[in-house]
Amino acid sequence: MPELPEVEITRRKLLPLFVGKRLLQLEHRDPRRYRHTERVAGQRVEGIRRRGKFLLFALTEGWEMVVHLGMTGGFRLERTLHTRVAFQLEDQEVFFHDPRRFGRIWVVRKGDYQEIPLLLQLGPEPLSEDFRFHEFWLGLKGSQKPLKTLLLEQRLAAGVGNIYADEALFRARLSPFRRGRELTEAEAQRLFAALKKVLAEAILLGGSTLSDRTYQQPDGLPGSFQMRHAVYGRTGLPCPVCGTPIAKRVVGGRSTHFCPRCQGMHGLL
DNA sequence: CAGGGTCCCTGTAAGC
DNA sequence: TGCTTACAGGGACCCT
Repeated sequence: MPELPEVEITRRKLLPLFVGKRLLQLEHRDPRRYRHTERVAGQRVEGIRRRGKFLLFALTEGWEMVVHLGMTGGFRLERTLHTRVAFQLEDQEVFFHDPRRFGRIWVVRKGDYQEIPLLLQLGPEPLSEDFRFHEFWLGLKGSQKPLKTLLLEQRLAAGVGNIYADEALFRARLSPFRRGRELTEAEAQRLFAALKKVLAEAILLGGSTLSDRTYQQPDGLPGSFQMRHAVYGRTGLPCPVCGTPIAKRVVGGRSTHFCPRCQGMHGLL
């Protein structure tokens, strides 16, 4: 699933393809999912930023194109069976591939995100200076929700999804069922540090490509962070630290992988 | 506000 | 072998 690391790798790979180029048009057949795309016609791409899992393309004349990859979205240099949008640039075409169609595109006036409420409510970027322990700690203290749920909400930190939430909790030795309010300051510090570490490492390794190869970089290369997964997708396999079989439970409607020994028995009793 | 459930989608894997 | 069902999940939305 594209989460912060995968979206960041995507952004870096897209820079040379898009920046400085004129977007002639976006060709697609789904105005419900890809909104107001006619507005890009003739605009030049000035840059690409990332906020959480969103890609923000700055266009000339005050327009901005916002792309969310959803669960299976990604850019490709070749047309595929699941090409949903063709980006026609002045010198080549780039394709948006999205088998499950959870991806979305909006073209808005720069900074006007009223159509994209999640983008407006996004928490700080976990790899930036805006990510401060004090606020993170206050956010945890103010909630009775399970840690897994809190991490997926995009409020404590932007861009964390199912894989990196599970991996960060494992590294912090915290049960996904623990409630924010219950954490000690030392535990919160562990989670804060683990999030930064796991996301930064994943970027260095090009993100996670699962066995379904859902995530690929635009040039078709896979990431390799999946080799470092300690818990995600490893149900029943031994914990790399203690050998206990990794458990899986549903938390907040998402499958959640954890080591019952290293992360405590919460939720298993 | 919190927590739970459903829906959107479709490829893949598991079960019969 | 071939068909059916379950499952995966980011996020919106609805209900209690």
